[in-house]
Amino acid sequence: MTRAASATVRRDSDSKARLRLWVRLLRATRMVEAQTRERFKQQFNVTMPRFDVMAALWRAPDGMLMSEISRFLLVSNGNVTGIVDRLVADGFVVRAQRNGDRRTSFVRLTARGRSAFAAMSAAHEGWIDRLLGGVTAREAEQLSAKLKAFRSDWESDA
Amino acid sequence: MTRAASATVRRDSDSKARLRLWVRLLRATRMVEAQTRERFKQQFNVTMPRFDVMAALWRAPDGMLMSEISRFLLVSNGNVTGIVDRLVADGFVVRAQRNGDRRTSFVRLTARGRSAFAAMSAAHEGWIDRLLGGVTAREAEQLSAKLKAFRSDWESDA
DNA sequence: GCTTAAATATTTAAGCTTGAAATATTGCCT
DNA sequence: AGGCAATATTTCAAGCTTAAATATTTAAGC
Repeated sequence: MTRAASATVRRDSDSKARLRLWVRLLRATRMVEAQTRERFKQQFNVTMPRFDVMAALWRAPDGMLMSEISRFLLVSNGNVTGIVDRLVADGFVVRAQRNGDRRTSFVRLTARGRSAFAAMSAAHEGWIDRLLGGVTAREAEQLSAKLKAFRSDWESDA
Repeated sequence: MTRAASATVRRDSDSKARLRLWVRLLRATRMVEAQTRERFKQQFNVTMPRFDVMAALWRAPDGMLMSEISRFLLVSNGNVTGIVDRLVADGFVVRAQRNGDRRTSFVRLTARGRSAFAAMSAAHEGWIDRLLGGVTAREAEQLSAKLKAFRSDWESDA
């Protein structure tokens, strides 16, 4: 139980407040996810994981390694393999070799993938704007800043 | 395009701020989920969905209908069927009849399920307390309140 | 050059998730 | 009673997800 001796004093009520926050965070996230998943399916016949991969590739015109995609999206390597397989079948991305290294496979959007993503992305931004409409732009910026700092604490903690 | 005529004026920069907030919210949620999933697996050999169902049942000593569980957790009916099947196999919950209505099936925790959940739940609260340690209790309460109001906006919008 | 270790990607098994279709039961209406 | 809509759950196919195991290739040490 050496862990109980933390740098900061932890009160039980604090713990409860954080737990309540986490529960609300999770519920809010799931509601937005459910809404966007449904719209993606209905309007573009695409899943969120495929959109996420396309969004990552959009930012990297020269392409990304499979491992770069999984690191960026916080999902496992094996996961990305399947999603990219389906995106290839859709004609939205291609795999290519690079650097003469035959382990790696560079993935990038096709022309069709780029134009499809542009349309989806615009629609997506509109959905989020309406779904988070209860939050003012100013609040959104404050919350973003707070969430950005979220990670640092336990990055080192193993 | 009748939807474009909204009650409030929407600026493009606001939309970007909300989108950024959403991306950060999703990333933060996924990081906490990944951390807790791993700990649940390592320390209790349980998955998060199973923990979630047990948490719902913990609040309802008399049991819940399958449909009540799925509504509460925001997941589909068919999903709950499989999770409860596995919890039954684990010996953590039981199904029973009720009201003489043979369509419904009431699910409740077993004694073993209750004691297992008590241990998991305490550990879980500690993990969250540390993972969200960068947020003060006061901030946590403010954010919770903000997120609570989240839903109402688009509940009616279909 | 040979051996070992590291890096990269895929495969596999188990489980989660959805939406739609199928099944079973109840209660209402005539 | 018979028919039929409403309710509750399960089944199913497709896809997502992880962790672990397996290749495959590259780089490093000697």
